[in-house]
This record gives sequence, structure tokens and C-alpha cells, in this order.
Amino acid sequence: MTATFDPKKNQLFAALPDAEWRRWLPQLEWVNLPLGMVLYESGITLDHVYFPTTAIVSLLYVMENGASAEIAVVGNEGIVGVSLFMGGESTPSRAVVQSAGEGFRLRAAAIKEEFKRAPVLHLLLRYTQALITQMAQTAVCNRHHSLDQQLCRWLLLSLDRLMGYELVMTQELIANMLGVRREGVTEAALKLQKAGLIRYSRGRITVLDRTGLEALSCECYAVVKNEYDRLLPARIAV
Amino acid sequence: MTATFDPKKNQLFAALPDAEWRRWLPQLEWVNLPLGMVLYESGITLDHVYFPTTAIVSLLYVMENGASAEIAVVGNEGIVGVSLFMGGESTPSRAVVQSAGEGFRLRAAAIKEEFKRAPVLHLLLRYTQALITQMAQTAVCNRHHSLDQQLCRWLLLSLDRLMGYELVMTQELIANMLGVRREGVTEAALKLQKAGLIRYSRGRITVLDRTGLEALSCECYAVVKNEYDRLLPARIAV
DNA sequence: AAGGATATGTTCGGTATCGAACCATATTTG
DNA sequence: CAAATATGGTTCGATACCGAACATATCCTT
Repeated sequence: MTATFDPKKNQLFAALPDAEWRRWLPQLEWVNLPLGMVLYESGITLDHVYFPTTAIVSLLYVMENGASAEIAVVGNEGIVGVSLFMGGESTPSRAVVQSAGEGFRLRAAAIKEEFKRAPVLHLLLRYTQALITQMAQTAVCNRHHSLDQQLCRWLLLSLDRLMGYELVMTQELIANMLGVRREGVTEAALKLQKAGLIRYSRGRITVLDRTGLEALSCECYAVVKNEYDRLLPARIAV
Repeated sequence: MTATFDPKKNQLFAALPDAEWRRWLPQLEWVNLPLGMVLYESGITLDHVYFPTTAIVSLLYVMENGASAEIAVVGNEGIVGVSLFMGGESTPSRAVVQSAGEGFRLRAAAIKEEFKRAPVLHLLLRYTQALITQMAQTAVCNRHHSLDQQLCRWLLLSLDRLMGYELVMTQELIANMLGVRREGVTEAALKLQKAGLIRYSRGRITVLDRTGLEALSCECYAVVKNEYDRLLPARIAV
């Protein structure tokens, strides 16, 4: 059980030099991140940044009419709440736990303090640039690619942020993330299942053939993955 | 003529404290930015950052099959090449001049040097966060809104980055930016013209009724504009 | 003035996704 | 155990956008 309390499961923590790390550790607060928990709300000033270890968090924009679209996904490779050190304190998006798990958090004042130190700054900005790429590619994918392709991309991005080959996630939830109808996800998922790439039932999806998914996915997945690998070389290869 | 050489037409320069500004000025190089000029290419290490004054630059992703989609637009409110100080040195996107004009540029080494100084850092990061919002909203818009709405948003965003109410831009070019067919832009533009909101002919678009455009646009325009205003309060109100 | 190039308008059939309604099964709750 | 709920599957017509082909109009060059 104590292993789950290891902050270094977050790859940014893992990449910190030892001296830096010792300064951070006492300020970290362990947090449980149950499905659906809202880490921050559109326009609200954040008071913590979150470092997921086993959870996945979706950054999504919720429209006036209630429809939503995911603009990025954050797992143990990253941070939820970059606007705190970017200087804006808030953003128009909402952060929701998409896959239950755990993580750590740091008070706003503490992260801002840390940010002023050059070595850490460098790391955090490189991560933020990777996040920017993910958002940009989400825009492209939404414009040009089929729902089938987008589902593959989404599954792969989620998989990269978890260990193992199973995700706990209903089709309804996926539809919210992708900003499409649930029925559309059902049809796309059926195709993948019939092709033997995944198996699923009532909120549990098992990926059987990762390579097959990558082949069916659009280029967007690879672009994002390559950029994360390039910008954050110390991260655990997936 | 000398007025066009005023770097302070770029709002980030304008927002600099005088002491900072005096250090920057001698390093700035004036550049002409003709339509179609490529400021940087996907994956290529940048050697300058650009500060448009009268030009508009599109950040777009070009897919393997050649199709493209704009992920953000940068005018005199911002910077082209944030990856230089974010630490990545390059990005998967391409920067192309969308509306001819002028600007200034700074060598990579110089911007990195400046970035280490705290006051400037703050400004640049706040701008970058605004840019992130624009990208995120582009993703949302691509997912949820009609071509008509997107055209309105695009016209308004471009207008905000120019003076006056005219843009020099063919429908073909707009189609490339939005990642749709030229015919689709023609139909949408016709509707706007028939509604008396714009008038155009062979690459010149005149906006007749800005408020009308805002009414027809989706919420995405307002979200982006509000966020720029919030994060960069010193910028010229439009 | 003629001819070519550029920009815009129109049409038609095809397709992916939508919106809505409904059903079937599995799981949870009382 | 029965009822309620959650999840996934199916169908149908509507629609927005695509791909392609072609027509028209304006500007530029010579």
C-alpha cells in the first residue's frame, strides 16, 4: 500500500534533481482522485496544482449549452493546473478525473515559489509545450479525422497514461470526451471489437492489439507521442 | 514611413517597462512579412522569434496528406515562436503569414537571454497562456460549431489583429485555414454577404456589421477574446 | 482587345454524423 | 427476488459537409 504513495510515479517528479526534490517532498499532499472529481472549474482561481500518479484527468471545455469537448488529457506524465505558473491563475476549461486513481498536490503559493527557480522552470515549461502540442493536435483531429480514428487516438493516449491494457470507462463518458454522441462511440467501438483490437463490457475496456490500434489511428497520436518523448526524454517509455 | 518601423505597435513591446525596453530595442531587426512567407517549419529548430506589428501569422498543422488546419492566429498582440522560450526549440506546426505586413524579430539566443529575467518572463508566459486558450477553443469549435459560425469567429479574430475593417484574403486561403473546402467557405460567405454583414470581392473582405458577426459567431470567439483581455490587460482594446 | 489566370458561384451525389426513439441485457438496489 | 438503473445495441430520417465537375466573373498581361 505504501507504494501507491510514491510521488515519483509522476514522471515530472521522477525527473527532478535530488536537491530540488528534497525541497518539494515535504510540501506534497497525497490526494485520492475518484472518477468525476472536478479539480478545477472554468474561470475559478486555482489553489493547487495536481500531479497525477495513477489517475487520468481530462481538461475539457463545457459549452454554454452543456455539451463538452476534451482539449487534453493529463496522466502521470504531467500536471493539472499549468495556468498557475503560466501566470493566469485560471483558465476557461474544467479539469475532471477521467480514470480514478491517486496523485499529489501542491499549494498555489508553493508551486509559484518553486517556479522561480531556474532548473524546475525549464522542466515545467517543456511539459507545458508538450501539452500545447496535444491541444493543437486535438484541434486538427477534430477537424479532419473520422470518429473511428479519433477513438483509436483517444484509447492510445489514455493507455499511455496508465499501466496495463485495461481502462475503466463507459462509452457514454468517452462520447463526452470526444464531443460526439454515445451511439457514435458504440458503432466505432463495435468495429474495433469485431476487428479483434479491443474487448469491452459495461465500462471496462481491454486493449488486445495495441499495434492494430496504432495502425488504425490517425497520425495525430504519433505526433503527440513523439513530441512528449522529445520534450520529456526522462519519461518512462510506453 | 518611419511610423511603420515602430516596434511598439506590437502590444507586448508596448507593455514592456522602459528599462527592459531599452535593452531589447538594439537587438530588434525589422522584417517585411509578405503573404505566404513561412516563418518556421514543422520540426525545424527556430532561430528567431517574430513580433508582428501589421502582419497576421497563422500557426497551422499540415497533415501527411497535405491538408491543413489552423490551430492559432497571431497578430500584433503576440509572438510567433513561443517554443523557443518554452524550451522545445521547435514544434510540429508551421507558421505562415496570412495577412501581409511587417514585424520585428529577435535572434533565438537573445530571447532566451531576456527570458531569464523575471519581469519579461511573466509577460511572455501570460501571453502563452492566452495562446493556449485560443488553441483549446479552436479544438472545441472544430468539434461543435457550423462552418458559418466558424467563419464568423475567424473573421473576428483576424479583425482584432488588424486595424480597420478590411482583410485581404481569398476564400481559398480561408478554406485552408479552417480546414474545409473552398466551396463551403463560398456558401458561408454568401450567407454573410446576403445578411449584409460583410462585402467582398476577389480577395478583399470588408466587414460592414461587426456586431452582427459577433451575434452569429459561436461563443468561442468571446471566450478567446475575454481571455486575451484578461491575461494581457495592457493591450489595445478592440 | 484578346487571352489567360484568378476568384467566386452552382450543382449533384455520397457519406459521416446527428437527433431521436426504442430495445436488450447486465448490474445494483430495495 | 423484483424493481430500478446503467450500459450498450439498433434503427430511421435529417443534415452538414465532402469530392468533383463545371460555370461565371473579374483582373492582369500582352
